[in-house]
Amino acid sequence: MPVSIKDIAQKAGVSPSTVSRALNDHPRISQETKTYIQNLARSMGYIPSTVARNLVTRRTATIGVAIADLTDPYYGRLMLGIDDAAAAHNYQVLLSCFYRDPDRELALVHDFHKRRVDGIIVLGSEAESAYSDPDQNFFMPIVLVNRPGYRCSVSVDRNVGGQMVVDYLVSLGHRRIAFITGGARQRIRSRRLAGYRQALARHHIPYNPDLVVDGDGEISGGIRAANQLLSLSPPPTAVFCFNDMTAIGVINALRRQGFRVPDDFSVVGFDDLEMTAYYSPALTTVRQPTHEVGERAFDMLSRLIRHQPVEPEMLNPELVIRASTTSAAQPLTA
Amino acid sequence: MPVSIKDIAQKAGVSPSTVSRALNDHPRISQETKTYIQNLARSMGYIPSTVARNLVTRRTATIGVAIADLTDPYYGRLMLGIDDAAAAHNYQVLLSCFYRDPDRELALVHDFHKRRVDGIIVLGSEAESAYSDPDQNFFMPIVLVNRPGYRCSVSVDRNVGGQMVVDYLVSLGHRRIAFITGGARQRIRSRRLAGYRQALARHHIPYNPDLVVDGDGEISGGIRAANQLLSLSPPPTAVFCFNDMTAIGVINALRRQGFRVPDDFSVVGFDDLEMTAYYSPALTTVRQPTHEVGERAFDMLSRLIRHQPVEPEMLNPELVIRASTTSAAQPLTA
DNA sequence: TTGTACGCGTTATCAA
DNA sequence: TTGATAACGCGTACAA
Repeated sequence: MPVSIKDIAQKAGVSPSTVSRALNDHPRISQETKTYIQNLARSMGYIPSTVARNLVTRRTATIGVAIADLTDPYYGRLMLGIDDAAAAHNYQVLLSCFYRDPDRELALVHDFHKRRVDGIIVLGSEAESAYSDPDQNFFMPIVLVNRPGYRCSVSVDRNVGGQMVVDYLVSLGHRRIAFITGGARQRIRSRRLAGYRQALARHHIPYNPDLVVDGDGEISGGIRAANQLLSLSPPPTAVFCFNDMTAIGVINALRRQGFRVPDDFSVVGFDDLEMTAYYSPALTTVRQPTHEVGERAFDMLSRLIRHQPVEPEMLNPELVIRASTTSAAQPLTA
Repeated sequence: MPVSIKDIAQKAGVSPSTVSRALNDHPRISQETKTYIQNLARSMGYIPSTVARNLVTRRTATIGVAIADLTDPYYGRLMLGIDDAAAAHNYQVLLSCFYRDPDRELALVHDFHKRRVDGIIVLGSEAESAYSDPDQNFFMPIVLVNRPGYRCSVSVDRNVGGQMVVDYLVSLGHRRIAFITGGARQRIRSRRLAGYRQALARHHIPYNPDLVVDGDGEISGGIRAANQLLSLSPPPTAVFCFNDMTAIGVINALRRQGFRVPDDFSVVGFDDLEMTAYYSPALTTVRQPTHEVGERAFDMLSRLIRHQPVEPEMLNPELVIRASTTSAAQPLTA
């Protein structure tokens, strides 16, 4: 049973409110009693109860962050940005993971509501549409990351990222460029895929649905997808992957079949995970300003909490050319 | 302003306690009013306040997890185990990261206290000794992961892991085996290092301090350490790394100097990150029962919360032999 | 089966 | 500068 403000008051022979004032550096209190109470509190091992405090102040100085996947380092880096910004504003962060499951995501957001956090950030939402649904009774600010359709969102322009990749591969002479998605569910809303298609159109390369196959954002999905692409005749000469993990799966599958990267196939990832720069071959990929996205997401949420107006934000990615891509081989029929 | 139990009571023409009972499936209440109230609550968009509830029940059904580094996938996998077990017991998890900083770690644990969580798990503690210090006023159960010196801990036996690695390398004919630590701070308490030394002694190989250099648990540290080892004459023939990230840095540094792995140097990691199985060469490493460690940590905490006795637990790691290790080259003087 | 009254630990308002 | 008193939203013993 922790010691409370009353215990201290009793021992000090003052009223609980005096103790409260002393502990909160209240202006109207004598320096003498203030330091006395503070020392007494420390010696008694007093630890204030945020739960009681939150009840009466009606705010928690806490934001909830719902994260799609904890094992993906990409989200870890996003968290860093959020956490830095939050710490700078004296906010605490409540982190939970919903394992890419939309039901668990909404359950989590609901739990944040019950906890009365001051606001919520969702990373990698699988239930985007729910946040615009008035029936859901979301009565607190919510910012989504990388869901540009939502009005309070901070995103990286993956459409542009997709275009950059295709432009680059085309400039290397590739025309049969495959795309591996992050899963059947993502496929519909995929900005990367949209960018891929737009760039193809710009280069007058017809869109071939056979070249678009589903992965799952993980290594295993990349392996499956690569094998599927290899069964095509003719197979692609370049593969644009949903993310770096997928790309690693792809490269492994290709190698296992005796192919070389980039000699036989060019492979491009997305995210620029630290590790993939040290992969062999070092991965050509798309870097996102991950830390900045996190910071901006917090800043937007902070404005929302203070009832200030916000607008959706969109940051630009950057192509990082390394060793997993090279010029397309001359066609045999040439 | 969220709707409260009183609002519902007023609208329903009953007392607040009746509403409370209806919402909590209390036994003594008529089925009729119960469903009536429940529907009314839903239609009014009622979201119970856990903060108020926690205040009166004096428990939060929440555990705090302090994690050393969010970008390290190893900790992500530990979290999975904890989260699974916690969910199965209807506990919520509060996650926060202390960035390997002991001060931030203790600040975080202190904050958990203020939040009145029911218990705490620390992953990768940097302030182990504080938890045995009576002055710190830790009045709630705390479980440490991988800190076998603490009485409430769940650990993988890294000493045995270190011995397994050395035994294996010696069996391949290596005798100049380097060890790269996870940082100067870790070095003192490193179980891996202790195991490394014990195994060397068993094989009558004298301990050479020059062969033990500091990394930082990240890729960059591995690169620095490898360069340091290359400056030795003669250099080692095998390198045992604190973790897989370090090993990747080492392999890259060696390659950059024109060496081949495993032909010129054998390299062993630790952790068995998913990605390193797909690295080139596939990494020989030590697998830990990560998910089980997480589950057991929660179970131990759960017993602690219920005032049941606990004992420190120690799980065994497993050597995973892949392609980054091979027989030692014959000495030139042979 | 339901209502009344109180308490959880804290802050805020008003008097003194 | 300090002390009563009320309130935050909810659970519960007791009474009705």
